Amino acid sequence: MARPLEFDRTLAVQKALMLFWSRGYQATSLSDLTNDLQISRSSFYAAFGDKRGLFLECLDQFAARSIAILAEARARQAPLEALRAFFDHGFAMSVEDRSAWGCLLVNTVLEMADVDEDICDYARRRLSEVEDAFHLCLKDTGCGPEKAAELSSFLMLVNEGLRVSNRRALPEAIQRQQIDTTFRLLVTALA
Amino acid sequence: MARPLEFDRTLAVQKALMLFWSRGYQATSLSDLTNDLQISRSSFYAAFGDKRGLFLECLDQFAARSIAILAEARARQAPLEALRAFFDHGFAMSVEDRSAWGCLLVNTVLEMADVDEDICDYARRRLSEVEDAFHLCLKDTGCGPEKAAELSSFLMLVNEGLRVSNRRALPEAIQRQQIDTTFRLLVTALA
DNA sequence: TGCGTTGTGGAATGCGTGGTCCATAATTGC
DNA sequence: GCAATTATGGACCACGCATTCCACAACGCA
Repeated sequence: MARPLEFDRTLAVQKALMLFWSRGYQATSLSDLTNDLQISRSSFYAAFGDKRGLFLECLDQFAARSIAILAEARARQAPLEALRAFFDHGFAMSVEDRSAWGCLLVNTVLEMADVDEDICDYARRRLSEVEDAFHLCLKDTGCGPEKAAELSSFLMLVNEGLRVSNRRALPEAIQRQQIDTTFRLLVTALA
Repeated sequence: MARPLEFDRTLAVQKALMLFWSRGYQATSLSDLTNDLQISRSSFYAAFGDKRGLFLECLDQFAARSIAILAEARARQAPLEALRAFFDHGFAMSVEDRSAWGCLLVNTVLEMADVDEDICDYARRRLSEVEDAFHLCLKDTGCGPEKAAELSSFLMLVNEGLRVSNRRALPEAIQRQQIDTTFRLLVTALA
């Protein structure tokens, strides 16, 4: 009925996600976005509302993808192996494309706390959803409910730490070892 | 010989540290700083060079303080207890003044990676110094050198995770439990 | 072909930023 | 009190930012 969009919206969101993931919210300017997405300013505002809106959309996307990765692993493997696969995945990906961006949700919580409470809370909530996925997975191992709660909290702690290590650009061997250590200890805690 | 400074430099650095710690580098504007330090713009530039220079000075200060906290605990206690005291300290402080700011070095690494490589590397190096302090402490427990290396890396991982949990404003009980879990597992790893 | 509708490019806007500059104030040594 | 020196307040600057706006381009439908 009228002129059609000249770009793929979901692809554009993915590109924006990469930018925000790499540089964070504040350091990603509108020019960065419009250049990278190959979109004019007006199209940008027509499609996404504003920078903040697009960012929240990216947070959603990132959280959903994280949970999906764990779910897919769980469909194929035992709970502990699935969790391990989740950690390995984040690490392997960062090696593949030589990017050490950690976790967008963790990055955002640290960057936006005391800067923009709304954005920060949004990221916090998404992070809790991921933690819930850990919790469900651990309950499947058959350990007691309060043990599952304790260890999922611990696992999220480690996840956060790993994402920081990743952004610290620590040698691959060290990061790998940290995952090994964690799961070795986790197994003893479950026994 | 001339007009004297009207403010306490080291006190000003401390105030600036608090601001940067709370809001991060980018979100702390020069106006924020001059307001909070009660200093005019010219005095600011005369005393600190520029915003970036003051920030690096704050990173130094923060790292030095962290290492000092561990050293003081070590002077009074056995290595494992000292490490535990270090973790408890960071947590207790955040409860006292109701601020959940995590660790300035961790915050900075996440905020400035892919934004300002120099600042980021500076923070990374300071973080490594803290990790070295962990390492020395663990060697004192009498475990083998490669085990000390593995566990200090793991301990830094947990430290990073805790600082993120802190910024996530997780309930105190959860944070406390995370520390408990960590040290319970650490003891089994050392045995 | 022409009309209605919707997307697009680019100029324009107002604001906050980090940083500079200079006239003036405060101090010490003479 | 006077000269030399250093700190201070505040105006000032250029720039980059997110956002808005409008004339125009591209399409569907008749």
